[in-house]
Amino acid sequence: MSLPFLIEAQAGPARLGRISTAHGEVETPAFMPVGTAGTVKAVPQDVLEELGAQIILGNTYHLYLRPGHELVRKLGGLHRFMSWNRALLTDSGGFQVFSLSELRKVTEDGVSFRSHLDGTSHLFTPERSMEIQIALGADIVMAFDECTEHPAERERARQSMEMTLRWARRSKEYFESHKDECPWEESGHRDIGSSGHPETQNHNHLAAQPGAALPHGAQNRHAPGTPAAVHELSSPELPTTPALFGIVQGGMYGDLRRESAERTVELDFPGYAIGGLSVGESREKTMEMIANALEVLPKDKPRYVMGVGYPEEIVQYAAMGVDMMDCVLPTRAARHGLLFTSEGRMNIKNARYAQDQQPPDSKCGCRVCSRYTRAYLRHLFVSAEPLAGVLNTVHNLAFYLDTMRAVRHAIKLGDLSGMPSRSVSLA
RNA sequence: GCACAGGUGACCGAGUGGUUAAUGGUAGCAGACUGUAAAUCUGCCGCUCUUCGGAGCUACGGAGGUUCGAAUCCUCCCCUGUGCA
Repeated sequence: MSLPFLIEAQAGPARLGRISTAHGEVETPAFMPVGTAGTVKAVPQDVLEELGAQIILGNTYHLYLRPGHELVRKLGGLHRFMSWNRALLTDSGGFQVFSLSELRKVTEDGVSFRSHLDGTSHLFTPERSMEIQIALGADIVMAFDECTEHPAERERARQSMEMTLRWARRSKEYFESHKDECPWEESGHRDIGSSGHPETQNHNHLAAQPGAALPHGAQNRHAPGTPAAVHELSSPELPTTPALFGIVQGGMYGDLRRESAERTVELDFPGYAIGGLSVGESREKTMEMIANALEVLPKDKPRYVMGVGYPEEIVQYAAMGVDMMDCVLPTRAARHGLLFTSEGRMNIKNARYAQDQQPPDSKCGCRVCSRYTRAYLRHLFVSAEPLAGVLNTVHNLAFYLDTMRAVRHAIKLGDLSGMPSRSVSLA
């Protein structure tokens, strides 16, 4: 029922924490790479482990359409299906209500979609979303919400928020009576491979050396040298079912955000998300909305801002007391040639890198930066080689995950002032 | 040598008397990307200026010609491909 969340240190409003899932621990503040269709695009699972990803996302809508949630359930759930035995979180499909605006119709009951794959019609309701997510079997599932569009009039934002609250109640009701149907094995949910070894956390993500071969095979999914089960002893009793998070909406109105948070908290979830942000508003407005929600959300539960952000933004949000974030930016931008580095943003396709023999980021220790040059990465990108997307994504995720690691370290030391949270510019 | 078919901006390739600095691709240059309908999308892409509204110049193998007007029609020349000798 509960999702153990231990706060180990604080620095102002920022918290260093640990979420214990049935599929390993998640150190917070955490950045969660997005793996919409059962894959973090371009990155193999063992590399994600090496990078230190402790939790990744999957998406209800996409996995429902293909390969189908019943198939995933039949094959043992999403963890087993995608060979990922660390934590998973599935989004509810609520965001597709927003992003597939041309292909959907929203009613009180739910949302009817036209599949972007073949045009067939589908109805998503809170109950249906829960059913699908339980079949997928993520550790954390999200309430079915409506991501309010921007800009939205106050009355429209209120109505949308109210519907999200009604949907949250329905989500919870269905979830509570069906959560035991998730496809986890009795106890073997912690072991996808055949070896029988319990999942261990890999805190040795920077150990990759230039030229080191990727570990492969189920028995060899952990980087060499990983201390075994370092947190086993301190782990509280692990969850036996997924946990459902509620989602705060309220458009760009601070009072609606607070009201949404209050009323979502009344429904009592083991964690809370703040949704509907980064939809076109200014960064100041984003922070204002987050701050309003955080004021109300319980401090002893994980708080998750959905769909953010740039590196300096996630640092700032963590400093404000956010525990979890996810964003397609590092993965998508990587496939489009944009690298995030300690020097800022680098468009690797630019002609000025054609003969540049430096690594993408001289301060980064990732397997890409320790082995390849900008000139080579540019060549790969310009040549449309698949490896370009792979290497760019690996670096960007390393940068994001390292950034979060540095944030956690700073919180532990009680001082976030050294973090590179450059003031966010208005565009 | 003869007969066909051709020669268009970096490349491929439309256009076959005027609204054509010239459709499309590719290559090139730059930009965007925030719970993924995204390995996608957008802009620029002859030269020189510009108060960014535009202005001027040079261009469709070469040289002439017809015409108010030619990448488009005519003549000669050069070159390429294919076929026949």
